[in-house]
Amino acid sequence: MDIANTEDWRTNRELADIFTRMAGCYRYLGNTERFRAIAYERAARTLAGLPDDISTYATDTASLDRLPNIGEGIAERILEYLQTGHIATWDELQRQVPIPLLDIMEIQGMGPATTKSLHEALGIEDRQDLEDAIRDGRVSKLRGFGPKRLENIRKALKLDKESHGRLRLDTALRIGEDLLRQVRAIPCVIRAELAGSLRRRKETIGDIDILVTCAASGRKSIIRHFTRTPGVSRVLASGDTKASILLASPEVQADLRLVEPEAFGSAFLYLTGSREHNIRLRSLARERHGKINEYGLFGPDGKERLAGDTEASVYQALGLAYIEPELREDRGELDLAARNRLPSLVGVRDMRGDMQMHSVWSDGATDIATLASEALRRFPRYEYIVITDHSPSVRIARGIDPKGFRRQWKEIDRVNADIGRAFVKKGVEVDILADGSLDLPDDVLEGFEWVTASIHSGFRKDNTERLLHACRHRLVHGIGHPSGRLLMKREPYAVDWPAVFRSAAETGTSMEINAQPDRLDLRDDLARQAVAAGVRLTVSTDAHHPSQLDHIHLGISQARRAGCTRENILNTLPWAGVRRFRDAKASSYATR
DNA sequence: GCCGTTTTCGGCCCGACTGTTTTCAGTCG
Repeated sequence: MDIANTEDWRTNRELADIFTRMAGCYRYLGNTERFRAIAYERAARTLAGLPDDISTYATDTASLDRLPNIGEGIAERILEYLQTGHIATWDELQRQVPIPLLDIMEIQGMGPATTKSLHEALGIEDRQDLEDAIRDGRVSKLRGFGPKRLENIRKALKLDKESHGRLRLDTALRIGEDLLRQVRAIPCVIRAELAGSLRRRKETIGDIDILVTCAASGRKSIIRHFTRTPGVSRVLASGDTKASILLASPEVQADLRLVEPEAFGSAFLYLTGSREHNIRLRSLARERHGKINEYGLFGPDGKERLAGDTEASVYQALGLAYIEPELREDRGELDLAARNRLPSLVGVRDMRGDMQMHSVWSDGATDIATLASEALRRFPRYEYIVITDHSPSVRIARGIDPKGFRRQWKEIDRVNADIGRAFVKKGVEVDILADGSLDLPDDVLEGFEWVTASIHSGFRKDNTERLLHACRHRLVHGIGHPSGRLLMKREPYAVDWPAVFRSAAETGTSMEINAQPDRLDLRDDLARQAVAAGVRLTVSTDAHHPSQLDHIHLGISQARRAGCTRENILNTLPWAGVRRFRDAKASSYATR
């Protein structure tokens, strides 16, 4: 195998990383370079989102130039990097700008200008220097650094050190919905909604945004109530139309924005983002001599208001179809909306079953009968659930041996007899061993109605070959949590995804979007690439407790962010459809 | 440095809040 291609497009990431840091340097160098900085940031985004290794585009400058946000200059630098392993401009920038200063610019309140003035006045080179200079009073002697500003920087430094700032989607949703309930109870609030990355259902959330409509006369009182919400540890900002608070445990920032009811749509759009999506929208308005801000879409005179009461009205006035929040990431959705080619996104109501969960037979918390009744109670539309307890080698999860599975099947038969139909399916999460083989023999695997194969060890190495082996196994129907990542805890292992997706599509093997909030694996961009490669996905909760059956909402959000339609997701089909998918693989192997 | 359904030059999203200063620059979302 091509070694250079086995590490999840290492070169794309390296280049994106360099360009991001180059952008940081240009920002630091000041206003004259700020558009160059933006250009490098955009190029970095393009590289990071590329479905294939950059070298496949990099035959010459012209073919690179065809990629969005990559022109002649950056194309030359990409080629230079591929050919020589370094970029002369980047080397030069590193001589001009102390790179640890980029770190300082990440701290809230510390922009390029502040960072530069501290570097020039006090020779501050890194975070430690900054802390020292604040402590021994050198900073406070400088013009422009009053006591309040100093205190803010001190607190920002502390916060940045303690928390790495982001919350998991499930945690942020819980806190956000709780806060939303309190905001809705404030007098004078007409309407309140969660916006921001929470509404876009990003896998991790930096802060909570709430949009409120009210009459102008109610603003002061609403802001006052909001900043006195129980659990507020600090008020970060508080003006006429917006306020920011810091909630304690877990520490997270929440922003409130007030607008009048007729501006709801444009404000919702603005506050939902993403930033990049908004910039595209505003550029589009500008191309047509208009202007978008929080208050509406305005005509050339800046006064005539063309739209803004609903989000749809703004999109429509710009000649775009309505774009679902999960798609607003500037990944080509505006283009699709302009051509009316947006996908019709899958929803939880489309789901006919859950493809992975665990019972007390291995590491689950409840018995099969309870899982079945809870699934039916929570999701009356479900026609099946698949019990996928662990195979023997996953000791930590009390994996079951073949004899145990035969006993388990009898229990499943009894539960189904009680329900009166074959609601519970006999599945397994079989372990993919180090050499790519499975830890149950074929004659046992043949007894299951659904076989998911997953990796539970060897997270540090390249696991491409193991996944390819599993895809090529005639009795494997799906790959579970394919990348092995744990959000904010464990990086995904290295995989040559194009090769694995190609193999999954060829062999008729599905790939999972695992809905556990710390997995969400495949992540959105990989799921998108899998679908583009012709892979069928499943969305499953991997529930270890009945309450976790509700995680299907998180999994579906991830699928929606990947642009998935119902057709892309296998378990939107009745079981007969799942069986056809499964049997198609078996029969293609029988004829080989 | 990138980009073009008025442009190959002249733009590059837009407004609120803070802190410090005395009319505004810097930062953020």
